[in-house]
Amino acid sequence: MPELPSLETIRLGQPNDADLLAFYEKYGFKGLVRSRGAGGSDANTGSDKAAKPAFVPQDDLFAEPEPVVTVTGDKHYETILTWDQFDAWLPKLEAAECVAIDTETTSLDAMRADLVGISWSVKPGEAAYLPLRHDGPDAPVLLPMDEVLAKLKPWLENPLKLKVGQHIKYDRHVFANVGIEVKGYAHDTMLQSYVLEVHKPHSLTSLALRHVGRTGITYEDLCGKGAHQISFAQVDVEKASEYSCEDSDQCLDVHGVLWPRIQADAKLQAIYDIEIATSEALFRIERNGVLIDGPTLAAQSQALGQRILQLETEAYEIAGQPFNLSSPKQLGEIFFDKLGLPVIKKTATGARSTDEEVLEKLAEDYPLPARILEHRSLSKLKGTYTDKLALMAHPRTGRVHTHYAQAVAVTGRLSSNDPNLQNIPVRTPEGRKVREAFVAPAGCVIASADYSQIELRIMAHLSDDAALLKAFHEGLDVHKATAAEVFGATPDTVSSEQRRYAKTINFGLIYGMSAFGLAKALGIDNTAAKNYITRYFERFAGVKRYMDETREQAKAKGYVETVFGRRLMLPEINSPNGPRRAGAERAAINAPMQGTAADLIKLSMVAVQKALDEQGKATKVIMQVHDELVFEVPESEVEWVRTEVPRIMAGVANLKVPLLAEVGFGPNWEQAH
DNA sequence: TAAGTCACG
DNA sequence: ACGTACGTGACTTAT
Repeated sequence: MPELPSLETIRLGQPNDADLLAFYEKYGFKGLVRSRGAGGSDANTGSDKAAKPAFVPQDDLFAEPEPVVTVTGDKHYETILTWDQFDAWLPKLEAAECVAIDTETTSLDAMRADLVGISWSVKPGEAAYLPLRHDGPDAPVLLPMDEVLAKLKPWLENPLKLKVGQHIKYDRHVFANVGIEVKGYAHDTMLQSYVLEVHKPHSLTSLALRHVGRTGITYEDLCGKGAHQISFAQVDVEKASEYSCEDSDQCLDVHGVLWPRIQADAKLQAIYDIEIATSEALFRIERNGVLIDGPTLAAQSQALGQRILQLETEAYEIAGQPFNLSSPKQLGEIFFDKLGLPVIKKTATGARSTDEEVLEKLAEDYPLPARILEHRSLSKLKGTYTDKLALMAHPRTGRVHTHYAQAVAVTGRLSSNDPNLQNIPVRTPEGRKVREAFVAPAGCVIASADYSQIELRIMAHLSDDAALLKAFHEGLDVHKATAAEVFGATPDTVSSEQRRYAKTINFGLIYGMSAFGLAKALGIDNTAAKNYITRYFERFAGVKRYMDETREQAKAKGYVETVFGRRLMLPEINSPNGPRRAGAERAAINAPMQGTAADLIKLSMVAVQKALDEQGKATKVIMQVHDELVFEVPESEVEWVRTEVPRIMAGVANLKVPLLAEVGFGPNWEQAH
């Protein structure tokens, strides 16, 4: 059977080994991540980007005693090639308290991955590999895949037979691809690490080194690199066996260290329980996928393309020469050297910036920047969305299946990739049209349910601020209420501009604002911004107190936590480096709010899916966008979703303020909003 | 592979 | 004095 081209092959052309390794490391894809040298695997792969200095680990500040156990005893790894061997393992699997499982496949894209082999480990140092589809040059005769999977299936689907894996959502997909719905997945070492040490790497390689002092065969060792790289199915069975057994073995070993640490902390265990349940809910969402209307996007691409060409022509005319409008470097030369426009600001590396803010400013006095602005925004729409989304549809389902990364965002949020469905345009009318292509099949509609002002409600809860609590209890427009306090007006006399200011202030509070940041966002001077902040904190003294206490707690403990006890370590909170310390302080302010919101919607996803299952509904959850859940709803279930989903979402926690979720329906995502 | 830019909550 | 809103992912250009 010919191998399907992977999504990444289509997107990236021929991915080289470096691409793959970077991808695996970044997204924690299981089984294939390998360190690039002894001791080097725990370094932040993103180097120390200035954008997120708050989370660069500093081991000297956060040195914790790590239980490092080196396995010195014999390893017993077995390759299963006969029925006698296989039959001998089944009772051992049945009897084991918890079995580590690992799958080997042909692709890192879970929905498209073909199963090549399975390994398991029932106790550290002991593992077996069941090769299923090796077709390399000297591959031995393997047990027949269909028959052997049929015999394994009852155990895999038995919810009482507990399993542990590294990134189990991936393995769930792989097994689902061969018609097996795994039950009894109780543990995931990647999620254990995410809960215990969110700021550190979570690949199995990193965990094995960090927690049990073990290293193993690298993916490069096995498959080579670059153009010579081979598929896992081509790998020599004995080598593949050792590699895979090592993974299962290490996974069980790491589980033995991390799980007791989670059990020892009731709050972390509660967070871990949420993560395990969320992993399964995400598997369902990913598997459901979303239906994309290709012709609609193609028409949009066509229209965008024409306008982009027109803008290019106009730009060349004004500049007096053709140039690449997409090149910030060439644009800088045209702007600042040839046309003599003023330099507004520099980039992080000292180059003359041509970002949106600069172009907006320059557009007041010159004709070219407006063309560039429009060109940028339309190119973004075309290049990232209208040209790409339909290409991402799965060949068999015809739908787009994103991947939700559950162990990437340090605040506890999810992220979405390949494609990212969490940044589909919404803020401009032209951009919103992309959402018209997110459609429901015949007989269904799209529903969108989102939390209202979730982070401000959490701020009210955390700060216990009387005025903010009152505003939410009375169901007021919180931005208007904020404006009334800050501007000394009554809510009905608040102007739209005052409300806009208050809204920006509220956003600023959630982000740990400085006067400088607020001034920039509002386009006012620093002193004025400072005055607004002072006025705000006079009126909302509880918020002021909360902000101060959060900073103090962060400095004293080295971490902050969400309402539910999810922790974020802040290694730089006491750094002598002022800007880095300030960055950590802003993260300390933001993380409890963003993180609690993440906890709440995870609870919602799990609760909504449970209700759908228990009540036998056909409604599918198809996307999560931080404070929003999107559904594909049969017309007969619209009323159920209208009443039950917001009720469930509002009921997942009892905070000091009511939670509010609102739902809308439409033939597509745009109209459901 | 990095930098710049911009899409989202 | 210092750089400044928090958290992400994808695309393009240029090295």
